[in-house]
Amino acid sequence: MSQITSPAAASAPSASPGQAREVPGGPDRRQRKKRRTRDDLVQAALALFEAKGYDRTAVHEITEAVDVSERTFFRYFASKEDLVLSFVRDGMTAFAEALAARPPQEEPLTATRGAFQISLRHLVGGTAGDVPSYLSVIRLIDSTPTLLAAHLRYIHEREDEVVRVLAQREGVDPAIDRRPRLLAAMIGALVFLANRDWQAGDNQEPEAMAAAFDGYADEIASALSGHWTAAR
Amino acid sequence: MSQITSPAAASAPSASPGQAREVPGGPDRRQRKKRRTRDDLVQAALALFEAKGYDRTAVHEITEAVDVSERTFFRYFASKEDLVLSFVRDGMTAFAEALAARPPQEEPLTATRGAFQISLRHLVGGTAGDVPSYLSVIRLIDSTPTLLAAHLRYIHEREDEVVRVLAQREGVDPAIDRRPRLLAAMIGALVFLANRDWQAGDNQEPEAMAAAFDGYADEIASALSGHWTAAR
DNA sequence: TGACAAATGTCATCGACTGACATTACATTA
DNA sequence: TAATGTAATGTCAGTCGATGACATTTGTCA
Repeated sequence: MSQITSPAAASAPSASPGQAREVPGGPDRRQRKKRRTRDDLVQAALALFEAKGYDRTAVHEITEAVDVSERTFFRYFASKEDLVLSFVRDGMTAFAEALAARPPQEEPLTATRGAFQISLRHLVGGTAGDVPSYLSVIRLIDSTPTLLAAHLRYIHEREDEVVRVLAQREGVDPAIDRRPRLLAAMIGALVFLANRDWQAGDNQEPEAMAAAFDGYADEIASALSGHWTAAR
Repeated sequence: MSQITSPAAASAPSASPGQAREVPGGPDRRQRKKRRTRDDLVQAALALFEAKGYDRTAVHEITEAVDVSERTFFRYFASKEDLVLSFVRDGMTAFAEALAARPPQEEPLTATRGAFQISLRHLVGGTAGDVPSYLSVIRLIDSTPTLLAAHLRYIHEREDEVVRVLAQREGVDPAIDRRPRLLAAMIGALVFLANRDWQAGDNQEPEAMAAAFDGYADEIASALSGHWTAAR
């Protein structure tokens, strides 16, 4: 196996040349099988987590449901947490890329907001992601301290990427200018808050999360200066 | 034992009435012993973490150094992480209290900055805390992914407290007004950044962290609006 | 001193993970 | 088609963190 942790490892089965007798795929059954067991593991895991809770579900229960050895699980995922976090990774990557691709004349915060909207669309058309399952994963993470910690750490790990992109966009040196780090940290907080609101609210559409994010972004200024007795 | 996880559990030994023959303490030798083993565990643990790294140090190594059973360790600390986080707890509590005690006419951000300064002083005169050991703990946390995750989660756990205090100070309802949550999240980010800068820098004085915090707080506005090509 | 309770020790067990090595399944090439 | 190399999986043993149950020690106080 090339590398643990890759969410979209398998490529689409390519049509084989010559006398193509078997439609479902070429001679690389390996890829298909790998893909298959990985998907099965994720499926089984989510179902069990949903039913019994994350930490009341043992890895061997997952692997028994799929009928592979426990060892195999850890060949696909670095840890139990890792399986869950794999859902989040795509979104983060999409955000970082979208941010880098944002027109340079946009101000940092503007670019950030735009990038976030884009990355949300990725959520819909994404590789493995239907929205409701992503939502349920977010809920799972948010309600499981272990996963919450892992998620926060992951966000933090990725922050440096954002710092670099922001600094580069604005042509400043992140080693001496604090603003990139500051904004990146705040973005992390915003994303987190938006996720929470979305997950706790009624509207399951991704647009609802976009709205939550924008709502927070709008209120930053008002939250940071003066007293709050005014608006709602 | 009353409860796991209490950082400053033991009370100062009270002078016993009657013929006080033994100066070092009254008849509550239990308290003293408890206090003693707890301190020993912390000491041994930090020394070993320092020497070998956090996750290359097994709990039984710590307990062997202190000569207690491994089980005892988990009667004092909920987990290995918990021992390390106990250092952070005091500071968080001090901050929350300082924030609540801040004069009501202060604006949220102003009060926050003031409370942070106060909580830093607690660090110096605090129950068990000399500055250099606190510093080394922060460094340890920052360089150990496991601990980093735990720390982030802990900060996040405590955020609700801050939200309540902020909301109450300003007389708004945190359930409908996003600003308390938003500011609390940003404070968390600021504290984290300040800790990092302090820990990475040369100046070991707590004032250096205060300066870092203020530096970030000052730049918030500038980081959130316009392009950055201007100041350093 | 005796009795009660707190602190500790001991033992068994679970669950996450890892390394080493054997086995199976696929792919490729002669 | 058979031989062969390699990727994927299985098996096994072991470490480490953590927890429950129960026995034992050790202060405390009447």
